[in-house]
Amino acid sequence: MIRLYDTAKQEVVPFKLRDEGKVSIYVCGPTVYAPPHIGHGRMVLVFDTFRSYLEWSGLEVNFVSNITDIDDNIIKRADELGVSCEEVTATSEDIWWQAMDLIDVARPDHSPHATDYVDKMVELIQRLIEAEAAYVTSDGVYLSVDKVDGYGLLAHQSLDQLLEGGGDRDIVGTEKEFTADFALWKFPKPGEPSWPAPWGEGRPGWHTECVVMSLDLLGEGFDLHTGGLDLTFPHHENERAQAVALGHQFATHWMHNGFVETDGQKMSKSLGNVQDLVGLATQYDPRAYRLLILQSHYRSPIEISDVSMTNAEAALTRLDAFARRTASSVGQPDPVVLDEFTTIVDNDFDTSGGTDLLFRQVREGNSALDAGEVEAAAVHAANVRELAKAFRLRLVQDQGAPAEMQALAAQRTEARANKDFARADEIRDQLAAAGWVVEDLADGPVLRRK
RNA sequence: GCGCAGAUGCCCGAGCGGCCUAAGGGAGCGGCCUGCAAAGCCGUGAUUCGCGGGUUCAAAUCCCGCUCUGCGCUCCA
Repeated sequence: MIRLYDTAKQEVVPFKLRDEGKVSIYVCGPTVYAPPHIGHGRMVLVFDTFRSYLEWSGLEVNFVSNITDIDDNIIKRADELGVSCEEVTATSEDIWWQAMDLIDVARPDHSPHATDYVDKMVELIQRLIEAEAAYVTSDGVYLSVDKVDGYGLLAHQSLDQLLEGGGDRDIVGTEKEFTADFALWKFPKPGEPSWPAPWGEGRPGWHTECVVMSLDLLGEGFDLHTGGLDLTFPHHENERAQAVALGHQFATHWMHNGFVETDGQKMSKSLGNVQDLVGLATQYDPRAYRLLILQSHYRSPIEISDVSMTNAEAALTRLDAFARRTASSVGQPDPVVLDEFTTIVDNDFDTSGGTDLLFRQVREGNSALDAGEVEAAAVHAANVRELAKAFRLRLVQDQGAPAEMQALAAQRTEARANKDFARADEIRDQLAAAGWVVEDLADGPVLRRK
């Protein structure tokens, strides 16, 4: 029985599913106007590993994550670059998927584009107007939040508290009936993209996109709505507000991942410490970020630095070394260990506890091998493979050393057999200079990258 | 100002009333293995969990206050 922390309830509760054996998940995807940063990276990795775990547990997962391809930021970016919005979104989306491939994030079952859903958004807004939950002003259409039952469910603040606010926001939409009302539809300035609508051409507001796409693809009362912690309010609150205003049931559970920090500081554009995801995944083993995320809890803040990434890479080396050492072993995982794993991870997706168990299996497997207990080692090896698979963490056995390096390694083995250690060490230095380390395993040498 | 998180060894990071003299990973140190290494194994490392009070037979874990950090308060993963 999986239990998850629910942002709305503020406690860990059983993960109740609408349909037995099936999970419907909506993850708020990127607005495609800039390359993904490491914060996006954490978000997608958290939910990719979660999805993988659910599937591994035998559940059928319907995983939807949108692409927001119409938004103020896109318009602004297109203006800055002097190109069309389409050009900005096409290029950015391309980079997005490349980055996903690089960090080995599985494609969603559906990745709807906001621009493909404008008709349905117009319909929703029309119904909101008819229900008198929304109204038209000279610059757009707004939702009356005070007509929504339980507004503030996710913010955990009353409307009054929200309004007092301390931020440096501008209060736009001076014709708003109530300060907290938010835009469903924005009338365009000259040159801005727009779609026809009964109350005037324009473009949808961000919050309307996600509510329409999630309900359309997953249906009422879908299981889980997720995203980064900062989307809790206003984005998710406002999505829910629209659904509830029309009497729809929205997501049953809310799950949000914690933030990424560098040097104990928020990553932000103004501080100039925004780190590019592709850059990070290129500079380090792309799997290192996944492992680092698995070793911490998804709701905790994590520190991304050269130290933490290098640390994760070293841990990965250990896992790979074990995979290499047990490459030829054949065995079945121990059901007791798998049970233990499930019990741990089912508890609010405790991946840290799960990786803990994984590493303990590695150590026990290595010990068994050292003691010559081949069968016991094979079980541990199978456990390790299974646990890594649950988190979609790929272990690398063969790093594909080029033929000439392999030949050198073979020569070294020969030299050692002849007790020509000077020659053997010379070859080892040669390999090292070329970036390869030799590991002398039971059935011969294996090369790995330094 | 209001709300929500967090502060744990040299570093990262679990634990959330008794099994904690606090997991796991990394780094260090000592040993075993090895021709020497690499890989691996064993040992070592916080008597202590931001600070100050309190509750309890028992607190890193609960309560109150304080300090610091992050997030939100209508752009944000």
